[in-house]
Amino acid sequence: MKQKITLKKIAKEFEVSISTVSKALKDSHEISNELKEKIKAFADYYHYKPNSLALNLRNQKTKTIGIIIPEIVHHFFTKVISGIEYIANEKGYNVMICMSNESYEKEVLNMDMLANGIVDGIIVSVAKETEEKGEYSHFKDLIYNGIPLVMFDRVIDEIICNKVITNDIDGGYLATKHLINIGCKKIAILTTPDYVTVGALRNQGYQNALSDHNMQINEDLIIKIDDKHDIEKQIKKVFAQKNPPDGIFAVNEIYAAIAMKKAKNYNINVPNDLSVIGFTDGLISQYSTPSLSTVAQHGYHMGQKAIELLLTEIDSQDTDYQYETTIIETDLIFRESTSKV
Amino acid sequence: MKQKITLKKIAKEFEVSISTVSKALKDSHEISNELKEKIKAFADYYHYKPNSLALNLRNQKTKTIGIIIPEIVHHFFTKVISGIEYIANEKGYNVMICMSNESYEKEVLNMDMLANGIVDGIIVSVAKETEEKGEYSHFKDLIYNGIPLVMFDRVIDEIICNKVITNDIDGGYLATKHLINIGCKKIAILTTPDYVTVGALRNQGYQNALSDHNMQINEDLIIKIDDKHDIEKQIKKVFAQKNPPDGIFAVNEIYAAIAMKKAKNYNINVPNDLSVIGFTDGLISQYSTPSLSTVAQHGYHMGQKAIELLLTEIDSQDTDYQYETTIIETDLIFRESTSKV
DNA sequence: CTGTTAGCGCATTCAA
DNA sequence: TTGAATGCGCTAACAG
Repeated sequence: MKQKITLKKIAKEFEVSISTVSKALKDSHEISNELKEKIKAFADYYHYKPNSLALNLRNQKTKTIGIIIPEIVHHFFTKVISGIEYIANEKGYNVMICMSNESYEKEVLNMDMLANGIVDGIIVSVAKETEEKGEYSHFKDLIYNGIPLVMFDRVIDEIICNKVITNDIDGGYLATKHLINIGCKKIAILTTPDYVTVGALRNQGYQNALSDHNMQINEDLIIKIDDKHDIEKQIKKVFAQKNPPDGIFAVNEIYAAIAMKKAKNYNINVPNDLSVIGFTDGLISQYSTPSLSTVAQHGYHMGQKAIELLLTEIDSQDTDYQYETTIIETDLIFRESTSKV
Repeated sequence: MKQKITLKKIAKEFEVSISTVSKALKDSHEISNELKEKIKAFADYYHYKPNSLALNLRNQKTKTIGIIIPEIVHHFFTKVISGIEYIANEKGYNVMICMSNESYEKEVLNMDMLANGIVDGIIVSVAKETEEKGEYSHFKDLIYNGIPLVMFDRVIDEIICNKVITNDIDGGYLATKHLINIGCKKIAILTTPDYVTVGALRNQGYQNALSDHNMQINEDLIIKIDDKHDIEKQIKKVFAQKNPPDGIFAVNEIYAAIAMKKAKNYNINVPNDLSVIGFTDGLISQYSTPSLSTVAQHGYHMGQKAIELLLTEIDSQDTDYQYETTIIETDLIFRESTSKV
């Protein structure tokens, strides 16, 4: 194993001082051309690269940003990451990704780790468990320590920082309205427990749409699914009712896909007997049969916006910096699952 | 913004030297209990944490490992990452993820960046473009510089390092044999261009299975799909033949899902008229209708194995270290797309 | 044109 | 029991 080449070694090679080498490699006018050429050629030959650790320590910044997401096996989050990564790389930043696995404890651990000088800023989407606990002091500490923070998708109102969110209420409204428009009379929602903010908001959009169209809000049609238990069983209950719904709005594509499967078991034809619309335009929505109508969230764009906000804050001389909340609008994507024939 | 607390500041507070504080916090027996208690209490109160950058520089290691993958919006890779992350965290390592986006240039850039002292080791799955170019000097440089490297899934034979691969030939064989077993007489394969090693290997398994069962290998049934052009169009051609196949083996789940969609357009019923089997047990396979039979790759397990190999190499005193290639066997998952009724 | 010094934050060896 | 000195690799202010 070859040892890494350092300024020191180059200096010894030419019997000059370390700073001379440093300057030569930076093409400083202070150094004679002749020496510069020799040093540069030598450094080139050995692929000299300044050690990042040393630079980081000296500059007190690392040119890397941290991302904490609940779960990586999730199309939406990977889209956001792609968006973040694209802009970050463009601006010379690298990206460090950590997973909280929806666990409060792991979220805190990851934050501590990242906050410890490793990154210049952090982008996070809050773990479900954290939302459930309502325990946010780790975010406050982070901000108190002056580390720029951007929250996306699952954000916390009482934490003051830049945020990028989906217009979940509107998305839920659009989806529900679409079902109403195509003639659904009894529309169920498959949503999350209320502590998952995005689920609660989409649910609110759903209820608003119903009210605006003079339709009853029926608690029996609001299924709050708890991931910790058997999801399929909970969804199956929708069809077990005497008068099953003719429209289903699922707050994510997995619930939507499962609903379609269960419908088939009950010999309910999608879309003719039942229209289904999901949320998030992932692979399942595109490739399922029938393909799923859905609410597009534009994750890639969210990621881009999040990193832009973060980099702006990092670059700002933190005097009177103004935080903002960017709302990314949703779009309906019409596919087979809501196209009666 | 509160400044980060450092040894220096604690030292000033108690008017002792930095090294005293350092020792006190490490509970060194050299320091009096009384002073230790006071210093520890103070440090605790201010949430003192040794600065990672400084530690990294001093220890010449960072306790983080780098991952370079072609694409993150891909179920298999996210599974591998999860596996890596789980073990890494368990052993006190963090994970830095970079994407090559299948680009040779970006792969090289990422490697240079990571190799620069930032990580203790690297896990990579090679970009398609790199495989196409056959340009591997960046890997050789890395190894030459003594940075541990593990390749997974898309590996390069001539690079000598630890590797973790799927038994792609066997997977292709199993899938094809399954189609043969259920009575398919004319089996097509949707694969990649040959430079994508995994595609070529699965194709080989396919051909081996055909040969072993005395079935003709028909070049017209071997569709090598070029991602750069319209995938659907290329897949459609399979059904446009006068005598379309009654079995399709797709080397990934996207191709399989598209094939099923196209079949429907041609009024070909899956699975009754056509059986389809994919590769990789992702969300599409599970949630599509009909659900897709597939070859499970055990990405999570691959990730775990890869990081274990890497950490072992990192910890080894690099004398006579032996590299190995771990082969992860595949399993067939039987679902609706190959269950004639 | 080249070198010396100091400092980023920490751990460690050696001296007091 | 405590502290001073050294070094990890690099840059920049300041000397020569």
